[in-house]
Amino acid sequence: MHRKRVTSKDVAERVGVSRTTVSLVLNDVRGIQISPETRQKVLDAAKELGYIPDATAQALASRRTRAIGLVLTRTPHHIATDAFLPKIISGLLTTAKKQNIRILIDWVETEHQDTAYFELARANRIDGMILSTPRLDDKALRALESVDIPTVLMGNVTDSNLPFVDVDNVKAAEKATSYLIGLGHRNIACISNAPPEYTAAPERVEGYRNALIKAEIPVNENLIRYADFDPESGYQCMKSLLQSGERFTAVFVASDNVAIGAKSALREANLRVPDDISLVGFDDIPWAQYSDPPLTTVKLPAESIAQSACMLLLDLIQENSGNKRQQIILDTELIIRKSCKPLSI
Amino acid sequence: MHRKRVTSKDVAERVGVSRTTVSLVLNDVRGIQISPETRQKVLDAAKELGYIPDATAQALASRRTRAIGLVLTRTPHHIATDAFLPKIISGLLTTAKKQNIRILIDWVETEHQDTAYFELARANRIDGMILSTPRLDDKALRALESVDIPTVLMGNVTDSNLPFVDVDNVKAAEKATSYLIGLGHRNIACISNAPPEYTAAPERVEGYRNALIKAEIPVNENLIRYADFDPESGYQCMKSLLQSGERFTAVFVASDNVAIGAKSALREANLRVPDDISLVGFDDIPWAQYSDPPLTTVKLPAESIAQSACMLLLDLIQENSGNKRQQIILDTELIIRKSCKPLSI
DNA sequence: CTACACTACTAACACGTGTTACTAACGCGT
DNA sequence: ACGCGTTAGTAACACGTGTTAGTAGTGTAG
Repeated sequence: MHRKRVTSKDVAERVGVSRTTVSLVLNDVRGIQISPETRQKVLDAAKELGYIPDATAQALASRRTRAIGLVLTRTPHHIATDAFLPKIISGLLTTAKKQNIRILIDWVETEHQDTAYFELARANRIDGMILSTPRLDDKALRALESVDIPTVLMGNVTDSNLPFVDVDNVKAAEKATSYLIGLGHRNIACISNAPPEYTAAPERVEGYRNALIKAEIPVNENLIRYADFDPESGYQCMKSLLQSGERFTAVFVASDNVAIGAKSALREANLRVPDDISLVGFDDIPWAQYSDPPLTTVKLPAESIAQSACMLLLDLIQENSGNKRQQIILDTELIIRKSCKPLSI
Repeated sequence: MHRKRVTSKDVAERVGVSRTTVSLVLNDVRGIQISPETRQKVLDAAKELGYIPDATAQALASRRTRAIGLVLTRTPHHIATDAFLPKIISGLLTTAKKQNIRILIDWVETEHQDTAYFELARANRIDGMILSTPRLDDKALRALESVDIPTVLMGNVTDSNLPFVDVDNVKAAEKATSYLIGLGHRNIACISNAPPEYTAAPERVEGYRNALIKAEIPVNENLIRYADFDPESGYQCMKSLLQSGERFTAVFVASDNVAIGAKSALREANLRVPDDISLVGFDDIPWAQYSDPPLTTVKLPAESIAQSACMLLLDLIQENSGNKRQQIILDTELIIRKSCKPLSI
């Protein structure tokens, strides 16, 4: 019992004009002459009939889908446990909706990177894409740059000219570590957010190093661990630190999500935060302020990141703005809560 | 420097057959006769030229977009703080990808419900949609049922015949509350996950009531609160309970996300979990097991929910399976961790 | 009266695919 | 030689829109 679809032809017949006129009016094409009366009649008829243009036909004719892709380059498990994702999606949705753009979400497995990235775009499913925390091998990276698909990275990639939105990870990590140093800590461990292949991870470790060096504290490589996004990996890293026999009174964990697991390992070892160990996180996920104790952390402006990435991408799509190298670095902020304590000797 | 798009016409010319043949081969249309040699030649040429069919053209011609919508009916803020969303998305992505289906994500504001739901589908952007934790007023509900857009609800709605996937909220809540009773608690408070308009909320409260009644414990209405999805609301509810002057030794919180906030209110009041207050949650978000203490909670099978919803929707789309009333109820499981303690008199 | 600009439209093609109705060629039994 | 079924494929239309080139009709200056 399908109700017949209302097409622009129906609207045209109702008013007694051509389909072209209907299209011109509804798309508000500039520099074209349509009498005000006709224009109004078309608008009325369209509303009356409940005309909704067919998006696929529009896309086919105009070469614009009005959809962008959010492409996640992680395993399903990492997506499921990504505490940051809801914020990104929320920011993206609100920004895109204002421009009447839809969001298609997809994920690619690391093995199929080289081809998978393009299928969406080459099939004209989307006008452009946002890659979230990308990890790109050289092949995929070069392929991505050579094909002209508007692409914006969330988080940057070394040796890439692609436009991106990111924060200054080095500086942010340095700030967090310096805060711990300022409290008197000298034996400070570091658990990074992800494996070193993900650009942000080594950057944050570098910031940690810089802070130590500036304070003339020797860097102890045995106090550095690389986690793998989720709490479980944080738990493992902290356990490994505890078992190493190295001494430390504070830890900079470059991801709140990882810090959650790290803290649970501390608890298992009967170490209290902040009394025995001070903890600084990174990201400021919604649950950071409610953890026990509330987690001192570096706030990543998730909404701004998503919004900027979206706007940047839309610019790219609309203007095809040549070789104007576009990269946006956003500010971070150290949010001081209660997971750190001055070192008492 | 646009590389010219490779169309099926190019493939056809390369092989020296008609475009129809190419289409028949690539879509593997059954009951049609194509010689094995030609078939192979077409496949080879398509691969060689890197032919990727244009999704918009396919959609226009076939009336199938091969995309489904995940529609969130909440405010951006609630999306940003939804700890359950990543799991849903992850489950949906993996299930849909197997069928080569894409996922379009959108959200509707409550005010524009009646029309907004259909824009996506009426514009042929998607073949069907999944509504997540819907709250529907009568108007939107009836409109939704009358228009033939394949729709599956995640979480059910009273007085609706729409297919849905859900858990038995009443039974699950009863199980959780009974567990507390079994530990000797008699003064048990309840903080529900959401305002009563969202069906799951009153259902979970009902389960809580049932458990008390079965144990012949009088229900104290002053011990019941309705939160609003996020930790902040849980914090406020718990504060309200504490200030009410009512006595309680345990709380059933019908959402882990809300429980996070509730626990932080307890901490502020210098009450320890589980020594002073026992706590049971609901959902088993990834962070529940890492909280301090690890949270006893009712596990919602997120992946299964997403998967079932996806499969159900795809069935609906493909077969248009008449008025076969389809609803799936999945099992929950009480995960006992360390946030509860027997009541010591 | 003619040339020309301007207004208010429309006819016709393009986008790239799916699909139905049709055909040419061929083998085979009589 | 003829009829007929089968094989292997094609021509042509449909999907619903955007867009360019063009065209009647009207006013207006020379």
